Amino acid sequence: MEPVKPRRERPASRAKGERSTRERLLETSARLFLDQGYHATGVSTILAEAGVNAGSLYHFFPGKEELLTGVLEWYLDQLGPVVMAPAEARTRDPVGRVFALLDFYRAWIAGSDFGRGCPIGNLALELGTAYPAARALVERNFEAWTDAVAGWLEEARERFPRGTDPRALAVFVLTTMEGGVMLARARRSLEPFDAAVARLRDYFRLLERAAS
Amino acid sequence: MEPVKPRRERPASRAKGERSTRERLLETSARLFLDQGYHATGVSTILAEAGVNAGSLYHFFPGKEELLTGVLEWYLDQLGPVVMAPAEARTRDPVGRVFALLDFYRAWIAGSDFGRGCPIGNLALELGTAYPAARALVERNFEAWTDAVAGWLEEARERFPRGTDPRALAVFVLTTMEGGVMLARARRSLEPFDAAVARLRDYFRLLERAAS
Amino acid sequence: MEPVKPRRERPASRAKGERSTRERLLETSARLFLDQGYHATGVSTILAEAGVNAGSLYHFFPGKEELLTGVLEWYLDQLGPVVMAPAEARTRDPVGRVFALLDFYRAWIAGSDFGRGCPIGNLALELGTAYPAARALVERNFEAWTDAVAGWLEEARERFPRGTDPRALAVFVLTTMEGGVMLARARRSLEPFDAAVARLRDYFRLLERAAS
Amino acid sequence: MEPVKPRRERPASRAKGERSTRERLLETSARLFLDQGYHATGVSTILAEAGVNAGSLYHFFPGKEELLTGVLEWYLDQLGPVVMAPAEARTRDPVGRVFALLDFYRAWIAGSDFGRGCPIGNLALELGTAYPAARALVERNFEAWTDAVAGWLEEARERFPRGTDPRALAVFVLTTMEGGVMLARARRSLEPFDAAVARLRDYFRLLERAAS
DNA sequence: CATGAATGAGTATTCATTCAT
DNA sequence: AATGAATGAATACTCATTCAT
Repeated sequence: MEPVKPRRERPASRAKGERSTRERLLETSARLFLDQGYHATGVSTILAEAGVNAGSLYHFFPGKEELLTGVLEWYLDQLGPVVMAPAEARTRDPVGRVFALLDFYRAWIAGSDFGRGCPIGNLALELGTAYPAARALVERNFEAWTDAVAGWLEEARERFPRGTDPRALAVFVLTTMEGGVMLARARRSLEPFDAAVARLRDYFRLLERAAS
Repeated sequence: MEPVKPRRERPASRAKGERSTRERLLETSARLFLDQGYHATGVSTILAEAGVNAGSLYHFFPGKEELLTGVLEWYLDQLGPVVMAPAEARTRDPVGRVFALLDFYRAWIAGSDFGRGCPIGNLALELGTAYPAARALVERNFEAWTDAVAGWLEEARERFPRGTDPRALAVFVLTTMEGGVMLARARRSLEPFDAAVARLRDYFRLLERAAS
Repeated sequence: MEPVKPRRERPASRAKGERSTRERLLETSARLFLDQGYHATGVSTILAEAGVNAGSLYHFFPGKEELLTGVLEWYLDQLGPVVMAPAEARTRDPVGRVFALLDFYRAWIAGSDFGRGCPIGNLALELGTAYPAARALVERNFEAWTDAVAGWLEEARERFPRGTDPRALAVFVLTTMEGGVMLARARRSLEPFDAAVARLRDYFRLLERAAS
Repeated sequence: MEPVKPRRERPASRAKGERSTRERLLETSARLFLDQGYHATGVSTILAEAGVNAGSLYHFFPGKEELLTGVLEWYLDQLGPVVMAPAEARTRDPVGRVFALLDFYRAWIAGSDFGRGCPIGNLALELGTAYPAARALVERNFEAWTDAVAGWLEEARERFPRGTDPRALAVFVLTTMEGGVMLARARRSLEPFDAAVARLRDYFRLLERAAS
């Protein structure tokens, strides 16, 4: 029997905490795309901020567009552990989780002085239908988000009026979040986000009352 | 309150139907910014599609950024006559007007095979806080939109539970519209838009029932 | 009646002898492509040697490839006045003209210390079939060359054996010239060129003898 | 005369039919240089098509230029066995061998849909005098070619008029071949090649007649 | 010998803007 | 106002080569 190769993740020697070139490129791109948008971010800026030189980028990615899709894939991977898990950890109550999730986004926009919005929403609007591969990944991110929330609402099914569709409700939560984040960023204020979320909470309250 | 500047129609002699150079620049810019975004649209493309040459653009506008603010001012001018007026013409019922307005956006996105979103929302997300003049105009567009809808809801005040804030409700309508348009564009489908609007309609129904 | 516009060739003010930007680009490109080949010539070198800056090149030409086709068109224009006319001026004898033409190429390669070959032949071999537009122009240059020589030989028809095809003979003159120029450049010597031309001259002598 | 270096077949253990890394690099380079030219061929393309990685290339060759000279040496090695031998095998008649050789080139260009020319001629024109080492090898290839043909014609000496120089005649055969291949490639047709070869054959016929 | 990441100067081209006419 | 050439920094990307493992 052949001895199993130790299967190291690429490079043999990297100090603990250091990030590989590829990872640094993705993280830096993600941050810059979020701050400035895709088109406003020059490859040379990514290179400078990641401390990578031009040739290396193209060793790992065919071009800027694949950096974009790489970032969107990375967001998809992070959605569960980074976005949904904390909301699930906060409470067992399905509806509580929905508003914990919205709280996560509230903290996110507040924490950057309104400089950033929803990474997916930003790219969704900036790129439109012009980059099919990116659009497909945007769609998958939205799907995964909706699936997770719909899953929670499914559990709370009997608390809503008969015939209430948990998935449609999840979509409504998503539109509220995206619209709220957009307005908060434009107005540089949490007020519109809070107003929208409060109305959504009111809706859930009325739904639960109507069910009983 | 600022006095409205008496917008003069520039040159005296122009054949009926012809558009001035300035107007052609604004219209073309508006279309291209909507289709592709601000950064993805090159000045040379605007020039070519408007049939204007470089020197002329800079005669009318100091630079590309003023083209952007010009477009946003133009949207602000159009909001009343082009967006709100049709909804008001459709029905006298305030809540009916809200959903007529949402119908207007539904038709707008359907009519372009999902190629375009909300012009203001797109620019809001793409530009973030990087262009203060533009951001201020985005904000004024959102304000004017919210004001108009809040005005309608004010009229219907007694149909909602005591203490319901018409402006907060208007913000909620706006977040639903923006979120719905975003998802429709990303998914290339009216389904998420329709789902969100249906939930909003349900909320209004529950509100009206709760009021009585 | 409208007064006829003076139809100036582009720019109003240019000192006598000065060349337009477009002309400078074509001349510089022609020279560099001849010295180094198409691929070995960088756009930045053309720019520097022509004293033109990047933007201006792309104002006149869509790209490097159109610079190439521009050069080939320019050669086609020059073929009559610069290449054929001197040979025709030298003698009225058709066969004499053929060898006057070959003498022109002899002087051309000798005059550059073997640094340059036939501009068309060089590009023909370097580009092969990869650039269809350029290849078509190479072909037209060869056609025009062959036509001119065939025209001369036509006049001398009765000096050759019955059935001798003047065009095939012209092609043979061209292959001899191109092959001779190639060998002269590779060997850095006129010897192979002279040897080939001497054999060709011998062939013509034998043809004329065989006719009588 | 230089002693021939005893070219060792490098490593002892290689499965029959497998090619060494070095051989794969040379073959791939030869093919790509022929198809696209030297400058248009990127080292990374050679690497990819040969299935070799960057470090290995530079283990065998100091740089791209030595790949070029390696290819030209390889052509020189092949000239006898691959190019001349078949013509010699076809017939014992010296003049017959000349036209058998030209037939070999005819088949060569026809067999590639005019995509390739004479490997040596292509490089001769593309590189000019810029790469001394390569130019010297181009020259040696042409010399060897001419020597071989001159050797045949030497044997047929008494069939030509007294004083006919076999070497000059061999050069003429070479210019006809190179010119013919060039025109065939440019015109994407065998017609000019055939026309030139037919004239050359006619010349040989007249020479032989004049001798008797 | 092989691997593949790293290097950074170089490529062709586009950008928004300015200028002289 | 209009024209279109000029400007030159910036764009995304490729090049041949080197290096550590």
